[in-house]
Amino acid sequence: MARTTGSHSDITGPRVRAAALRLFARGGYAAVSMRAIAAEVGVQAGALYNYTPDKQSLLFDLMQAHMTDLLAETPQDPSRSALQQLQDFVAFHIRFHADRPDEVFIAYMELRNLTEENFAVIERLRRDYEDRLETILRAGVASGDFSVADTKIVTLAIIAMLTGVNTWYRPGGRLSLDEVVAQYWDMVRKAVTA
Amino acid sequence: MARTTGSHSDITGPRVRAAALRLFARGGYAAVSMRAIAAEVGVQAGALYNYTPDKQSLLFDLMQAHMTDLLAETPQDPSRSALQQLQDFVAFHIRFHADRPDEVFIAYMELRNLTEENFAVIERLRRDYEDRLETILRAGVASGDFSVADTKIVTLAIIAMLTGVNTWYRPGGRLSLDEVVAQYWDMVRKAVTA
DNA sequence: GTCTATACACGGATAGAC
DNA sequence: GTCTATCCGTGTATAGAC
Repeated sequence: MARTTGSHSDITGPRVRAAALRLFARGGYAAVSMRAIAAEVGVQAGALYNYTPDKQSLLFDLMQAHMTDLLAETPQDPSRSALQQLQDFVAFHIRFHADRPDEVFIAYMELRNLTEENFAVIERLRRDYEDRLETILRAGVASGDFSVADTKIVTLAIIAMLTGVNTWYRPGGRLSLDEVVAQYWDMVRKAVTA
Repeated sequence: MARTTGSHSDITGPRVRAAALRLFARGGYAAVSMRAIAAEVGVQAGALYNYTPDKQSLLFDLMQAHMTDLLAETPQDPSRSALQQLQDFVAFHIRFHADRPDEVFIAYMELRNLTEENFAVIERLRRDYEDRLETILRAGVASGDFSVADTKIVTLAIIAMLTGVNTWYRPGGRLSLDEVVAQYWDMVRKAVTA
């Protein structure tokens, strides 16, 4: 009501980020120009700088938001058995990533295009996520449910395997997400139990 | 002897490719300029065009050579049991990829920077490699050695898991390559057997 | 085969009008 | 808040001298 005519910051801002997300995922950060992002939004290039100080911040904000969401939604319930927690983690990881293919693609492919400081922030969040899984594996080893020689390696192996789903899974494809989750859980369960 | 003075095509050519490999892996294809490649080699930018028609061919040649080597060296011995063949594949994949971190990084990260035609060639080679593994899994299922619901999914899961080694393995690190191979083989074996 | 010089397009970012 | 116009650096690729 008190809004100035022509003020669209609350609409245009999210649209800028959505356009950057789409284009970065499709063409890569370095290959996408600010002019291309502006065109996708339907404004001129100069207008973008009302919403981001520079192109780098656009990339960093997308990646940071993605990692923060990931950590916020990761299931954590120490009252459940290690096996149940691991199953929860596998199902969550696959579903969360399948829902956000663009964010996931950027989070893995554009790390090297972050400045040193921004990279350190994202890397820390990534390690925090890995630690969630390793904590589960350690609990399972302690309880005797899991037979795992090196929890760090198994952590990285499981995450790599699960994230790989994003390279081929498409909604409406041969397998439903439920079937995908079931098959990966079968592999993970067999790999970590005695 | 009959060589013209100043002719270094047999020396400079490989050096151009080596420089491109290094720089593409470090900074990304789109972010690396022909001037930067020339500087790494120690020539001027224009001289590069004696060795490659354009930047795109430089990328494509690197990726195609990598995939061709991969397929040429993949162990194939149908006389061995499915379990033995799978073990051979796991050990080969880890060692081959650990030896060529730059090539592997480019092969995975720069697919989208290939032209449509070049992408199709590389993609075909990648599928040929996947088929090698799936053939082993199918043989194991047929012989009753493996318990696998969907050989295609397991193929992709195993390759993703094994290739993930390259994101953290460094020579001289906490684990030797022998130990890495042993641990991954343990996981793969358990995941595919009953 | 390599050099210098250059054509020509496009990049990120900013200034100032509206 | 958005626009037009622009600064200035850098990009790929080529031309022609040596």
